[in-house]
Amino acid sequence: MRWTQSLLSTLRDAPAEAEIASHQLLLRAGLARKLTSGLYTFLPLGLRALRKVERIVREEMDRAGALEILMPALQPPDLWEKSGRIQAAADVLFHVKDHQERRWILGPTHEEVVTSLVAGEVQSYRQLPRTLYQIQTKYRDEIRPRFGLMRAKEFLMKDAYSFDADEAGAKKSYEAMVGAYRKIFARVGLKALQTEADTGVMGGSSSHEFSVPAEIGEGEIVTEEGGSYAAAIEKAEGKPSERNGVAGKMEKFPTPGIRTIVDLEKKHGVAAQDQVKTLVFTNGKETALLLVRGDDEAQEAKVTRALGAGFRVAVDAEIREALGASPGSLGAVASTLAGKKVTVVADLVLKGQAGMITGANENGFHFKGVEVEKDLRIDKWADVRTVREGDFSVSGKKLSVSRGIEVGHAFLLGTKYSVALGAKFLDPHGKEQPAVMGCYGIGVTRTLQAVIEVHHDKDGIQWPASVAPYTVMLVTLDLADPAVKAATDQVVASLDKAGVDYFWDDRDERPGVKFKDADLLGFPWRVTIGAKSVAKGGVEIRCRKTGAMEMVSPAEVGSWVRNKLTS
RNA sequence: CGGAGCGUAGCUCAGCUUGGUAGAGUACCAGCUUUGGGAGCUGGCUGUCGUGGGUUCAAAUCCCACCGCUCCGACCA
Repeated sequence: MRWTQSLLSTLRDAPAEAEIASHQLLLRAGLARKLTSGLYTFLPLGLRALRKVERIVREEMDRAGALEILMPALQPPDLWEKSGRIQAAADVLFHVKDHQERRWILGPTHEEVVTSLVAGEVQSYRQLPRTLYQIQTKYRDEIRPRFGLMRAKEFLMKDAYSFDADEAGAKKSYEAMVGAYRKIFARVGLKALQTEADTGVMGGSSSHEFSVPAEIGEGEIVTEEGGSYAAAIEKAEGKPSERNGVAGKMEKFPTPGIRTIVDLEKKHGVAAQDQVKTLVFTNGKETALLLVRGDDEAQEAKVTRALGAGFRVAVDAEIREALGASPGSLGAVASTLAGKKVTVVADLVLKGQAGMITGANENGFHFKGVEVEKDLRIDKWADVRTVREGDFSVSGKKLSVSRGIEVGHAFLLGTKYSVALGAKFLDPHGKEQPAVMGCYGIGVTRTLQAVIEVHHDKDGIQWPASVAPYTVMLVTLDLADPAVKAATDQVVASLDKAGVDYFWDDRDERPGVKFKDADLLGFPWRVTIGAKSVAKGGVEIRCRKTGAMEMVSPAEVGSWVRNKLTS
C-alpha cells in the first residue's frame, strides 16, 4: 500500500480527550477516529491490526477445537427474562424498539442466545462436548466510556461457550480454553497474568481473569512474592499482620464527638487495628451489620457474596432507625442489639480477637476490652475484607497489589443457563440432564489497545510483528533519483516474493518528517532507500524496537525480513 | 447518577476579567528554496465561537436553560 493512496493522516498533537499513551497513539497514528464518546471508526491501518488480532484468536480457538458461529447482535428480551438477567444486567443493556413498538436488546454477551441454540441442536450425550465461539460486536451501555477502545459502548469481543455432559468434562473444556488464551496473549505480545476472579453477575463456580499489568489498568491484581498465587482484588484472600490483643473486661466509656476510626486513633490513642469497624447494609427490607477490623476496608464483591445480591450501604437515616445511633458509634455488642432485627456478618480476621474497641450504638459511647466471640453477636463469619499491600497469602508469602488491563475472562458456569433455557440432553441411561457450561470472553478491541499500551516509547508505537498493521515501513527518499527508484522497485519485488506486507511512504516529504512518522506508526522494520545508501549498493533496515541498523542489498530485503520473522 | 473541569479553524490553544470588524501555532493548498530526524520565505484556504433564549445600540465575552466532551467514583471484555 502506498501512503499517497491510503487514508492516513498523523497528528502532531494528541487530541485533548486522550489521556493515556495508547489512546493518544491510536489517534495520532491514524488507526482510529472517534465518532462520539465510546464509539470509534477503525481507519485502514487500525483495521489491519485488528484483523491480525482476530486471526490469531481464530487460529487458537480452532486449534482448541472450538467451532465458529455468528449470532445476531439483536436479541429478544424474553430470553433474558428466562435467565433472570434482564434485571441483574439491567445497567448495561441497550434497549431498542422496532416500528411495531416491539422491544429488543442489543447483545452485551450471548449466553442466552447460544444456550437456546444448543437446546434445539443437541439432544444426546453423543453430541457433547461442544465449544462454540464467535467474534462479534457487543453493546454495553457503559456508565462511563473511557480510554478510547478500552471501555467503549460498542466493542469487538470473542465469546466462546462450552457445553459438556458433566462437571468433569466442563473442567476439561475450561482448561482447553484457558490454554488457548495463554497462547493467544503470548502471540499478540502480551504478558497476561492469569488470576482467580469473582464471578459477578455471570454466576457460576469458578472464574479466571487474564490481565495485562499496566499502570492505567482499571482492575487491581493481587500477586504473591515468589509464589504462584494471583487473584483479582474482588476475589483475593490474604491475612493482615497479626495484632496482640489482651483479653480483659468489657467496659463502656464516653467518647464525645468521636465519629471516625481516625478520631479514636488520635484522641484516645486506639490503633485502627484495635478497633472493630461496623458498616451497615440494607436491601430495603433487611438490615445487615458488617464487621471488619478498623484498618481494613470491606470488599464489595465479597460483601455481595456474603449477604446476597441487592444490598447497598445504608444511609444515615436508615442507620439511626435500625440501631438508634449514628455512624461513628455503631457496634455489634450483643447487649446493645437486643430486640433489633439485624444480621451480623463478621470478617474472619476478627475471629479470636480480644481487647478491641467498638461503638455502643449510643452516640458518644464506645466499649473497650471487647472479646469478639464472647461479647459481640455474630450470625455469620465470612471473608469480606479487601486485601492490602503487605498482607500474607495462605502459604505465608507477602502479597502485593498492582493494576492490570483485563483482556480476557473465563467462567465455569455450571447449569444455570442450561436449566433456565432448556439445554438438556439424554445421558447413556436415557435420563435427561442439563448441559454443564462454561463461557470465555476476550475483548478483541481492548486487547489491541493493550498491545499499544505495553509496546510504545516516546516516539510512537512499537508493534509486535504478529499484529503490526504492516511488517515493513518502506521509506523512499530522493524520489526523483532514478537509482533510488530502481532500488525501490527491487525492494518491492523482493518483499512481494517473500510474502512480507509493507506500507510504502511515497510522499514527497523531507526525510525528517518521514522518519518521525515511521517511528510514530511503529511497524517492526523500516527500510530506508536513499541516494546515499543506494550509492553504497544497499538499503538500510532499522529495527523499530532496538534501533539496530543493517545494510542489506535491495534484492535481499524480503528474505532478510522473512528470516527475522521466523527466527 | 454524584463530584470537578472544559466546549473558539482538521489538531493544540489564546481572546472572555473590563462587550466594539474572530486570532496564533500546526495541518492543508500554491510558489520559491531546501533535502538522512517534524527546515525557511511568500501568498492562500479554513469558523453557525456547542445549541437555544435573554440583557444591550452592540455578545465568543454578561445572564439563564439545554446539549456535548474529559477527568475522579460505582460497572465490565
